[in-house]
Amino acid sequence: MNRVTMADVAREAGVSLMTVSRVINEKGDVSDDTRQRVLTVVERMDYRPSGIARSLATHRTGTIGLVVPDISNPFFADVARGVADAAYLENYSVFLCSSDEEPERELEFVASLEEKRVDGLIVCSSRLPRQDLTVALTRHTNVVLINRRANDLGAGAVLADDEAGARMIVEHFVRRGHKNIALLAGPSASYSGKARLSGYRSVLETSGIAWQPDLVRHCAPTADGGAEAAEALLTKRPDITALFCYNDLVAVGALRTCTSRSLEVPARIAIAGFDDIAIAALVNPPLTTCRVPRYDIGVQANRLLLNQINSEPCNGCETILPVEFVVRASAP
Amino acid sequence: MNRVTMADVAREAGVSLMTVSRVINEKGDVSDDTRQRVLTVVERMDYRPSGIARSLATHRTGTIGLVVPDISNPFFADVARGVADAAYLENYSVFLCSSDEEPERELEFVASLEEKRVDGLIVCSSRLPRQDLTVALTRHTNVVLINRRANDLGAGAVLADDEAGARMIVEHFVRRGHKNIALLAGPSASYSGKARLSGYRSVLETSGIAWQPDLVRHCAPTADGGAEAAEALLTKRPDITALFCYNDLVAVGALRTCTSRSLEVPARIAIAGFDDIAIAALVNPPLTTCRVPRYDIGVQANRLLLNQINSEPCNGCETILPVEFVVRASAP
DNA sequence: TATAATCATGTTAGCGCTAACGGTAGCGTT
DNA sequence: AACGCTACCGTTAGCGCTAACATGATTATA
Repeated sequence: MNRVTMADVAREAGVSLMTVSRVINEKGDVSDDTRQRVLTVVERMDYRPSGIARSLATHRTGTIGLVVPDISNPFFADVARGVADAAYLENYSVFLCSSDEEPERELEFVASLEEKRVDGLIVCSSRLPRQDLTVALTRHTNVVLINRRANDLGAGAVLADDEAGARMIVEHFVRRGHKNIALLAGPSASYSGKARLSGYRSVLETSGIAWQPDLVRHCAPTADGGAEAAEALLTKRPDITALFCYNDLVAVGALRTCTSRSLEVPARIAIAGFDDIAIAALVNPPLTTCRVPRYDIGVQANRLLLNQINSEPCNGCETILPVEFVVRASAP
Repeated sequence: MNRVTMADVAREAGVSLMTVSRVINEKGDVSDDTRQRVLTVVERMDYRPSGIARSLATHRTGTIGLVVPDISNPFFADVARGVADAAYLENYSVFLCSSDEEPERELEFVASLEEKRVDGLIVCSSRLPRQDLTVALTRHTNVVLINRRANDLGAGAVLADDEAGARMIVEHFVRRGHKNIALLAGPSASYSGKARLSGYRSVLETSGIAWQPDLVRHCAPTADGGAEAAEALLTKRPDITALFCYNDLVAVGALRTCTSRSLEVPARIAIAGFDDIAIAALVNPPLTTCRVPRYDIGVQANRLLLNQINSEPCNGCETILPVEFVVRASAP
């Protein structure tokens, strides 16, 4: 595999290395005449510059890292598409890191991305404890977090307005006369989980409904996690009439549990999810939920990151994207 | 951002560059004593080797490219997870390229990945015409195609047994007494589409059912594509009693059309999908379909690719993965 | 007409690492 | 004592490119 190098092109075109470099990068003055000559040779020899060598010389790689818990989860797949599309438009390449929800693997990815010398890093719904995150991230100059606050560490952040979304849903339940409103709260380490819990509590409070700890249960953010948790919840508190789920997958699981227990939805128990992934509209009954602009989250995260890379300000700046309440048959 | 380099470590540890290199790469003889000394300095100075510089010297990057039509499509998301997980285990990083079904973008990705000097390339369900594909791929030494035959170009290939799957589904229809069996065939350029069409035709033939061209319609591989095509199909041929859809998304679209036309599924018309993505079991009625081992496809593709990279043989070799027929309520 | 300001190119010195080879000391072998 | 072998470590020469400066030729400016 004897690749054509810039030196080959230079020799063939009878010019110096720098002239070829200038033509390739469209940077600096080159006469139309020479440019044409060089380009012809480039074409004829099928020359492709080595990004590796360029990166070594320029200290830029034109790559970013994207760390997600699970790329096969439709939520993160959509975010990834947003990031990938936006990166493509700016001629950046994206390293995909799917951590399988394992914090340890997340750490390894962050380290590996450092060796790859990515220009920046987008970390989605990090499962890492704050301490580890900080250590990991101080090694990268440009970082954007998704679904997690930046606070002290000078990273950017893109968030959905989880608390507002949770409030809309629980308010809807209250308006319909529900009193025993339960919450399947997702992973306890999840930032969104906390925000949604907080929205849930705040509505109960302002509505004068007492806070009952055994109406809240954490669970894995999957259909199976939701099914199990709903089972446990409903066994302990059969008087529940409304169930707010951490996300649509959890809600799908809860739905399954209700079906197997012959609890009619929504007649006997109303169910709401979160995110409005494609599945939400397709299950039976279709899910009342809160639409999170996943693709936009990805796009915005990329935008924030590229701003950082081009050293436009933004230290610890946040972008909070609005969510949209969607009523369907599972909680009319 | 003045990074610590290997030279810094060497100076600090009082050894030569090569000794540090040997320690870092665990390659060559170094006394336990020196190794410890170097490692201590590495630790203290927080040294991270530059993959870029290493790549320039070794002509290997430890990266592969993954080109998919749309990462937010659950099929490709699962494949991507398989690739990513397998790559992780072998310490490879993955460039994610989501081409948005645009052949032109696919070409740009292939070119860009060449500049990035990836060690290999996995191209999933390429939308490129054969000619372009060949040109694009001859520039890469190591290539694996997913859902597309390799034939002449010396690339590896991983395929699901689409034709067998299609046969199982159509045979099921025939067994249930259906005569007017329609096919929503997906994109006409799709390899899987052709294979499924071929399975469909072969069963009709052996069952003595006449081939009727107006029972077959191509469509976009999405729910919307399926809904539209089903609408057109059913308008023209209201006598259809069974509908075999290119994939589950298309089937979901067809289901929607049937609902809006008050055609009961499966009583009035039976519907089957393909792939068995998560949605398939969750829609109403749940879809009869054919399970494609998406994650495994990704894993196998990665395995084939790494074999190529390590120059173990395999020129034009294929891996065909079996599929599994799944009966659910949409076509009992 | 001398001077500066452009333009168009070339030269030099790396970027941070490793392959390939070279050297040295210490040991055993005959 | 001479030789070879092995373990250990260093030196050299790049990998393919660009930043920064240098050069010469041309043109504008006073």
